[in-house]
Amino acid sequence: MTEGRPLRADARRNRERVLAAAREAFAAEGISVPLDEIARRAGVGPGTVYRHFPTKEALFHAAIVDNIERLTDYARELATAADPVHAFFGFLDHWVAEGAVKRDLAEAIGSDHALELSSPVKGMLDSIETLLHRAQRSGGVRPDIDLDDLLRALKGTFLVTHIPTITDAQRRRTFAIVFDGLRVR
Amino acid sequence: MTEGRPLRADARRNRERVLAAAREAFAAEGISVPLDEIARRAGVGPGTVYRHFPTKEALFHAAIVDNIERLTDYARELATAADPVHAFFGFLDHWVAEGAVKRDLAEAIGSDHALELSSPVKGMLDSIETLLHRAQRSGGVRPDIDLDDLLRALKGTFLVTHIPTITDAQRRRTFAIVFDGLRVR
Amino acid sequence: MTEGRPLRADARRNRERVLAAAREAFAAEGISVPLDEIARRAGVGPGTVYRHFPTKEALFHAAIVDNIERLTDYARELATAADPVHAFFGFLDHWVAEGAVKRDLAEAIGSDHALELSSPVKGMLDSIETLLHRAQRSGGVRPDIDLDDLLRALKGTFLVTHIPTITDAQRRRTFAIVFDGLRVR
Amino acid sequence: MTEGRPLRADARRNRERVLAAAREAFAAEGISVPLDEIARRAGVGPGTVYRHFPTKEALFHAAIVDNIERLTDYARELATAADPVHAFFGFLDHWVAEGAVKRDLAEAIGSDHALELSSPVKGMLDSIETLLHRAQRSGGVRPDIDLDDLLRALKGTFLVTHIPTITDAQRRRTFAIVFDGLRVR
DNA sequence: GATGAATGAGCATTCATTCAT
DNA sequence: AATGAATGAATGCTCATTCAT
Repeated sequence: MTEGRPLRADARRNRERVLAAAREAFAAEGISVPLDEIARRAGVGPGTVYRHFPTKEALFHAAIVDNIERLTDYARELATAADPVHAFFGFLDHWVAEGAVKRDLAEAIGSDHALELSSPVKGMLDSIETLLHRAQRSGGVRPDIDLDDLLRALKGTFLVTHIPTITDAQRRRTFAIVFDGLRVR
Repeated sequence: MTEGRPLRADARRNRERVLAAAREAFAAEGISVPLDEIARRAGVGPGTVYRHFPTKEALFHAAIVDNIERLTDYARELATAADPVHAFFGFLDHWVAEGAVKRDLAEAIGSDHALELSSPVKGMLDSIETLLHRAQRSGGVRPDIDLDDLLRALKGTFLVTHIPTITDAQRRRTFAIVFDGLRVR
Repeated sequence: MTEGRPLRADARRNRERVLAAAREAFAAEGISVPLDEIARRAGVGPGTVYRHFPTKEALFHAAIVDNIERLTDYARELATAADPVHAFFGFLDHWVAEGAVKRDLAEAIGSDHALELSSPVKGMLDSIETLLHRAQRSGGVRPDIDLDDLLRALKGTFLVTHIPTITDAQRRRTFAIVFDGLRVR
Repeated sequence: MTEGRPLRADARRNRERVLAAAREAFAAEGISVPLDEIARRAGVGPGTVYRHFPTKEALFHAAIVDNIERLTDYARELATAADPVHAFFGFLDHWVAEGAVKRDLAEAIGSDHALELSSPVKGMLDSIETLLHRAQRSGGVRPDIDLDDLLRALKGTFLVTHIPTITDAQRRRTFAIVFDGLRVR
């Protein structure tokens, strides 16, 4: 008992184990992983998963929210950078390099799910939009696209670059096509 | 038995009907369409589908290959066009506009399946590669990418642009990013 | 009523086995019997049940529709009887005696389910209403109640008289209270 | 165990809170209310419920018995009333109007459970039986029924009149059928 | 060859009950 | 004594695949 946390020690441990299993499973296979499989990997019963997360979608959300928040923080740091174009592409590079290029995040952004409207995702999208608009106003990014278009293009590239056999060079080249396509000509 | 018609013709007609139904269903809803639904649309029993295709995946591939052959024909026509860059982007426009922008093809290309190594696919890839190389040699398309990179980028864009709520303008803008990203700067 | 095209022999046999198992189970325990249990008793897989009946509620409906139709036939016969009061109570006696005093039928009538609106049930309710109205107009049945009130009172009595330990005399006395309560004083 | 020893003050308080929550919940929704929900409403953990009541059914019975005792008190008051028929129907009116017309009591009386044999229930049945017998002897209530018949008829009416959509007028009319059926003709 | 009936593992989710804290 | 976390068997329903007709 080192802390006076509201969650009991064993509960927190299980919650973390479930989240870890969910993160790994969702990152590798997307939201289609059976919840029972996640429970099994976490070494708990399915009921325990539901004790911590009311629906499978809520678990999915929780599994990626950390990643999203870290990305949002980074986007906010860059929002006041001197060079908006450099900041915009810096964020994209970060996103790709950071390891966030997972099936889970790809499936989360731009989907029709309620997830998109959740506060953390909304926060991330807002900060990305800021970066996009600044870069567009400075003339470095094509002005004919909006946030949705950007997310769609990125999501597609995330999806296709998340296969086990891909090399770093291939991933880099695939993103290069999209990134260059975002610049003004 | 009582007719003079050879059974072979019956079988082939059924095979074609199954393929047609599969093409339509997969194009509209992706690989998740129940096989029973395809059988129903084809006017045959599910057992008949299995007579011609050992698994659902095999049917999916067969449905794709058919599409691929038509694309290959078009690519071959363009392979000798006067303007290689115009031919290359003309093929892509065709692919996108013609109706090949379907969930099925998007789900098939660039996957890990044996599909890619099949003879028809090899044929299509060869002819697309020809178009790509000619366009690259003529200086209109970026030289740092290979066929795989091109397919990956297209596949991602196909995937994200095949949702029911998307508008034509959104689809056009999303592909514009990728197409412009393919050009030399 | 054409049921559609004739089922294959094995299919019809299984359909009957499922229906028989469903009738028995629903009659004894009401609609809460697990569908898998009915499948097990019928010696088939749950998928087979769903092949014949799209939902559990549809199976429930099918299981009691025979009973309902026989009751409706009887009610229609009595609709033109010389003595409306005798006809009305004759129908109720028949209902009770016939063996229709089962949990299933009790749960079916007067519930909020879509079942009530189904054609066979609607037919039965219509013919019962006819008997009720005629008996009321002839002065033998209390005029202050409508079909719903009648069904409610009957349903309650059905429910409480469907326990294994009840004797015929007890069942008769319980219904006597309700039946006498239906008469004008 | 030490049956006679009083519970600790906090234990008894918890027991009462659980009972109060159970009474309210069972009355509103019947025995299907999740035990966790009752614990939550009582402000205790589910484990605490199990400390006081070995099973959910035992809790249900305990909640009922409490109600029953209050009814018994009222029945005893009426046992010496001047007009036995008025007393009998006065008790029934009380039962119906007082709020005892709840799912819980309806589900409990006349069931096969050990509940009926418990001392408090025996007490209530005795006092109701007294009211019934006195009313029968005075000639106002039909002599051909016994206590069980009365309880069964009431239980059925309770069950069918405890649905959310029912109106007061409908409930009144349904009970009127049974009450009038109890009178001598 | 064709049919379509049957299979049964699998899915997300609930909840009475147990037990470690 | 109390807590509340964990359990896991169930539930209604789907669908790729097999197999009797």
